[in-house]
Amino acid sequence: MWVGKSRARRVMQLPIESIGWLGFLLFIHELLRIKSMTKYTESPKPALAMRRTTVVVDAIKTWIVENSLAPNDRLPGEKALIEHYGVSKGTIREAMRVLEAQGIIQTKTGPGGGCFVAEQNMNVPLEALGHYFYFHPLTMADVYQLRKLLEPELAASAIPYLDAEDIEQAKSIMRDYSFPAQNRKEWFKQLVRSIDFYDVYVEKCPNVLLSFYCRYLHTMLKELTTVQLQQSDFDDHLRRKGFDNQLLLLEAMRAKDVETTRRLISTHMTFLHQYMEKHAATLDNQFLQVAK
Amino acid sequence: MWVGKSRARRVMQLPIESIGWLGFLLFIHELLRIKSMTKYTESPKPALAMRRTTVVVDAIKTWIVENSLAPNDRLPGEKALIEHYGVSKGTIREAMRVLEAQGIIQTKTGPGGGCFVAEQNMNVPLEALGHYFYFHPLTMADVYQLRKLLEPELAASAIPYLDAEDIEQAKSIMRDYSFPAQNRKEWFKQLVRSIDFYDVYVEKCPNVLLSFYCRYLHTMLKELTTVQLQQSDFDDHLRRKGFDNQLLLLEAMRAKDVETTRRLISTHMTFLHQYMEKHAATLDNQFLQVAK
DNA sequence: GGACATTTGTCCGTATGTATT
DNA sequence: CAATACATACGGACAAATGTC
Repeated sequence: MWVGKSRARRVMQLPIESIGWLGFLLFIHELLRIKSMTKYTESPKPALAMRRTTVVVDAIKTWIVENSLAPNDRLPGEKALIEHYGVSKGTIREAMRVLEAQGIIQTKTGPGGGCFVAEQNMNVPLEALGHYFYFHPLTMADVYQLRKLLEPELAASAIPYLDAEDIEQAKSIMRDYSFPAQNRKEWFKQLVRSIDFYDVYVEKCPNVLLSFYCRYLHTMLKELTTVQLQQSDFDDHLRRKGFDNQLLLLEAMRAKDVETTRRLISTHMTFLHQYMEKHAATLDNQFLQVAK
Repeated sequence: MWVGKSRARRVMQLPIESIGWLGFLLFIHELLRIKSMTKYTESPKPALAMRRTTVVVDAIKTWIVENSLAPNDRLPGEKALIEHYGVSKGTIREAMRVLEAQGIIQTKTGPGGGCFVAEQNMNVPLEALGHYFYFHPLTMADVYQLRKLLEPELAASAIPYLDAEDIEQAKSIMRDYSFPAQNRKEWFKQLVRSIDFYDVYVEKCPNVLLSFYCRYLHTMLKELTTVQLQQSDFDDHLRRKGFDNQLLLLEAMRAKDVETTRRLISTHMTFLHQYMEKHAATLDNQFLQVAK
């Protein structure tokens, strides 16, 4: 389908390299099609204007699907895209920024550079949710209503896939809050750090969607939590209780004891929720910025 | 903070309109800051290059937060942004496309047009998830593992907020599959339509995150489901069972009977899951295109 | 409905930055 | 270090959309 005389090296599958007659006709046809789609979509409603940029974005996405490109596969360069779609450089560049913002492609400069299907990670979709929920602020109660439901299921699902290394990694994280904090700053840092514990087995859960849903909860809690410590001395109750619970949890998970795992997490989530409510913990109204 | 002599009409809150000395100095400072940030971020690691577009995007997002702009508030026009950030038109336009792809702004042409904080709806974040999960394909089992957990909670949470109108709307949807289908196409259309039923009370659930999570499940099922109907005659079992269950459900919800509601949904989700597995229903690997 | 003004959308030519060879 | 092949950035001309008079 791609007909520009691209000289892309590795992965570009150009079915037709020298295109000849028919190719040229198809090229013209495609070109006219895009030019015309510029004006109106085939939507039943009042026919919304469609930008060239949008048309190109959709076309490239379709192309990725049809050729089932995988991460790190290379797309044609700007030059080739310009020729193929018959649009200007600016339009192509805008389209690239959109695809990049959607987490579909990445660009690299220099020779051998260009556009590649993006290495997929959760950062982009996590931030996307962050953008939406900035305008629909969530409460701790909302987050914990979901944690109570999802965390036990997550842990239970992950159990069969946990190995000794995971347990070790979790323990290594726990070391960062294995001692009482000396000041508020450290106290808060420990609180945030203790959430990383749950991310260890997020990676191991076979249900990617469940993983993602939980991960978003964790990300919000880590990035947006604010605690008003009214009493001048922060207490050590939360840390100890969390630490002890996680120890028991690790034991249960290592023993592949699904029921105990579920129960431990479930009760701890309830405890955490109550603690957060009691200490008036809230979620900041900020755009979510996922730490790399 | 915004210093360009914008003539935006309504909502633009320009703290300083005629800026004077200090304003000018701050302006120069901001300008130089951006130009320099172009090269490297302050990241501890090998110092990744940061595009101007990215810098502008972040700056505008920060600005939106600091001035707590709300949907439909107007942003400065291209001209003003170009002057303020000291970058070219192309850069600004790329930034706009990114912000638009993130669902934060919308643009309109013509007089009174410009950039506005976007009217928030779930389409953008839903599609964002779609982009990610295109590369991490989900199974029916994944989706139903979550439906079993979330749908009962969703319905239970929504009960206090349901009114007669909602019940009526749900019933109106049910009319579309109140009769046996005549052919496969209609059978499938009814199946898809029956999911809209659950979207009625998605709107009413006070936990926006729970709503969103469920909504994504529904969207995937509606847009991506493929059913292999091996037997030449499709059966009416699924439709009847679903229809009857939804009738009972409406009754329980109207009666504010939380326990019955939970039980009805829970068992029906289990049934649906088994039915889908039995009929080898799968999720297409396509980019999710949310119907407007 | 027609002329006009305003604002985004598209295009192009050129120059610069960056990484590979 | 030079040449090369890419993306990135700039600025200004023109087109298209849309509200107002």
